[in-house]
Amino acid sequence: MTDATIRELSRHVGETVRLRGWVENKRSSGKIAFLQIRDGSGVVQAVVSRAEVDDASWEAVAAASQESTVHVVGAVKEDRRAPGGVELVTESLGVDAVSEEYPITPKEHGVAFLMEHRHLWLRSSRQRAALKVRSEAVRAIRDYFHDREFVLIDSPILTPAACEGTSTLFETDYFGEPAFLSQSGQLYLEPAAAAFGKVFCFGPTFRAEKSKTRRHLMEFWMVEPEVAFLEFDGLCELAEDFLTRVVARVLDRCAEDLKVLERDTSALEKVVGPFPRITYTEAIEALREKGVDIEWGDDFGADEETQLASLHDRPLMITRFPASMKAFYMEPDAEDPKLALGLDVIAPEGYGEIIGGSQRIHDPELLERRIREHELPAEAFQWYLDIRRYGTFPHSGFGMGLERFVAWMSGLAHLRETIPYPRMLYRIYP
RNA sequence: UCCUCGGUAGCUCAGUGGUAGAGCGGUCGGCUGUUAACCGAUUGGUCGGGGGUUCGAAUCCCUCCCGAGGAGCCA
Repeated sequence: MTDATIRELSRHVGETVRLRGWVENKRSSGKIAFLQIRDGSGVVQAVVSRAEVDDASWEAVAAASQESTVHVVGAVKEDRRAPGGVELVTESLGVDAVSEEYPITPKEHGVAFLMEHRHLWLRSSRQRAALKVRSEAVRAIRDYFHDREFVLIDSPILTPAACEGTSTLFETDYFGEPAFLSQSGQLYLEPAAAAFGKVFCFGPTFRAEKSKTRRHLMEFWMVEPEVAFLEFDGLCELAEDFLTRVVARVLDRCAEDLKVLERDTSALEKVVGPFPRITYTEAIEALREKGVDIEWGDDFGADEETQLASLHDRPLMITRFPASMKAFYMEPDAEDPKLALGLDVIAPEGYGEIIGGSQRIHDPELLERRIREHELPAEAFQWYLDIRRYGTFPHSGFGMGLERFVAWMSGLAHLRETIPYPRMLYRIYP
């Protein structure tokens, strides 16, 4: 008896195989029954005819409630009517574990209910597809950097102080000292750039902001490359090349999942370079021409962001922001010191900012001054200043939020479906 | 934190001052090609909690709790 997975069933046509899995759904017409079996690799229909199985198997059909664990032995048969092209003509069937009444029925459910049952919701086809897109996106991102000789530098999750000091941090106790969950690996990555040249980190980050929107999670994953001797134009090129290739890879490897998600992939196929690039100042002008009430120096709201992005079918790169609205470590524009060499990449179709990056200040005195101006605790940043004291070098990097990227790829409106167990404002169960 | 909407059966919802309902699910029965199968029967309720108005409250008022959507902030 050959054990098989559903994904590879088409290679076993004509053979008798054994499957183990769960009953997704069941339909019965008295003397014939149809069981949709899921084994993790796919879903296949097992056909059970009363006349062709023994009594025990026929009783098992009756006992096999939704999500019961079963094993089926049957002949793999091509059938045009079956999704996937094959079905299993059952020879024998056994229930390994009867499922209690399963909460998630084939009908519609509300978000609150589904989130309460996230551990079970993961079994649903759309959730499986979205999380497979996530899995493949992670792989594509890692491959992208490894293929280009970036070194993975895991930044710490427990940190002694705010990296940027602006957002709220989750505080915890570190043997009597306050410690904080990291909200960015960047500051720890910059020193590593002097050791390895090209580095990246990819891990969870934590923001205690009380954000309650579809674009925010308290715990999310961020990939952050940092490159020595990379200046601002090079940073923009890196971001563009990175996005282009990772999008293409997901399109290539997740075709089935994107189909399940009903994603219009033609929109993603347009994601090729060069991306449109405008400066912050040009963006403000464009918005004002459209009648938006916004002044130079204002930050873009979600609406403005979407308006700007909707002018293009590719990711929009916005550059050179007023230094006052950006982080303390951003290198000033040599041509206009009021501006910072920052880069935001806005995804099309309203998915918002997916990348934020900048060239970093490498002059020790300027960096020290900025730390004072931002009223940051100088003691806490001595190690960060060391990078400028001991052989300073221009360098740049960016961060991309994995969940926003996956939401964009998958066409999902809400980040909560792009991560297995979302941590949201006032929701940490399950 | 603010604004808006919501909480009625296991789930999705209808019921807006006068006997708590439907569909799905569950259970029982029927059906040999079903595709959210179908058909019949049946099961199922502290109407989010507390207080108030009223002869009478799921319905009106107050309050608290919980959820959803959005804003701000950001990835």
